[in-house]
Amino acid sequence: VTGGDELPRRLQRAPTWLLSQAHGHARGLLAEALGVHGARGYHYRVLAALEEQGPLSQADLGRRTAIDRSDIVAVVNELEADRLVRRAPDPGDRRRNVISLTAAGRRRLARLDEAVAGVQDRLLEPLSAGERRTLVALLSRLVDRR
Amino acid sequence: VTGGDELPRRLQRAPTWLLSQAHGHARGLLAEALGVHGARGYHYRVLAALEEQGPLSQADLGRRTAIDRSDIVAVVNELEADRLVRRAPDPGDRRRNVISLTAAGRRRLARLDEAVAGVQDRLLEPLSAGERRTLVALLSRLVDRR
DNA sequence: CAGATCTCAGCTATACTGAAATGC
DNA sequence: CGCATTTCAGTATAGCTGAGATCT
Repeated sequence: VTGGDELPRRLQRAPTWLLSQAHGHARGLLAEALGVHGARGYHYRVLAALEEQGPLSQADLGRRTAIDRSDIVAVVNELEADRLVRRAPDPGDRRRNVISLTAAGRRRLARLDEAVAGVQDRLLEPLSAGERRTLVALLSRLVDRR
Repeated sequence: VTGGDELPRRLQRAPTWLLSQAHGHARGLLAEALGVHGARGYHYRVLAALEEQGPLSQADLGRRTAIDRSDIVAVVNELEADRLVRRAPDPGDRRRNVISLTAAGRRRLARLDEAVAGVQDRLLEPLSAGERRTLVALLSRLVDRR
């Protein structure tokens, strides 16, 4: 037996494998599309949460974006270095920082939104509109554990 | 605004996000189930490929399992240390190692197969049998890019 | 010679843990 | 006091790159 590159049969249709492959593809598209603007997934999630919710503490940001408290620190450092967010002490609770979007952050987010929308289209390109809705509905059920 | 932990609306139904969440859940279940037997996903993939294809070179193993050539080295080291595979020089091509399953490797694989099957069931538990087939079919189309 | 193989060192993104310092 | 917040240092998995030595 010299080679070939077929996967073990056990894996071919295993849901865990399919999810891992589909996610890998999606992650690649996303990294490429966000990378054009110097961003990663964490940056997009934080900017989006700030636009939708207004200024938030780092702990709240973490809860809203499902990013760990310790990773939020690094992401906010990077966004602040690029002047996309501001970090200010909370006068009402001196343990907290209040993170808020700058005008530049809002503009960056608008461009990232377009990039992310393009990724969804390219990812779902093999499916019809109805199939896309079905997939989203089934995945939502899995994620919500109902 | 004090807190809450809802995701930004943009993300809630985005296919890339749902795939990432579903994959994260699947990966957690898999790591837990394989961890009971001291294994990770890479170990399972390599053992399964060897059982289905027979002895393979490390390069062929990598192609069959979609694992990088450099990661195969470490995985085979670990499996060999546990006496689950054997690594022997290929007499017909001295660049290659021939990796083959041991009896212990076969027994370990049987237990990992059970663990992995249990994970699929728990993962898909919120869906009916028909919905599971639909999900697998749609994900297969995404992965095969048709 | 070009090309394949194995190995090593190192890197990225995502996600998580533990602990310390500070403040409520 | 217990608890929350920020920060830092470290871990783990999956996946990848580049380079060197060896061999076809």
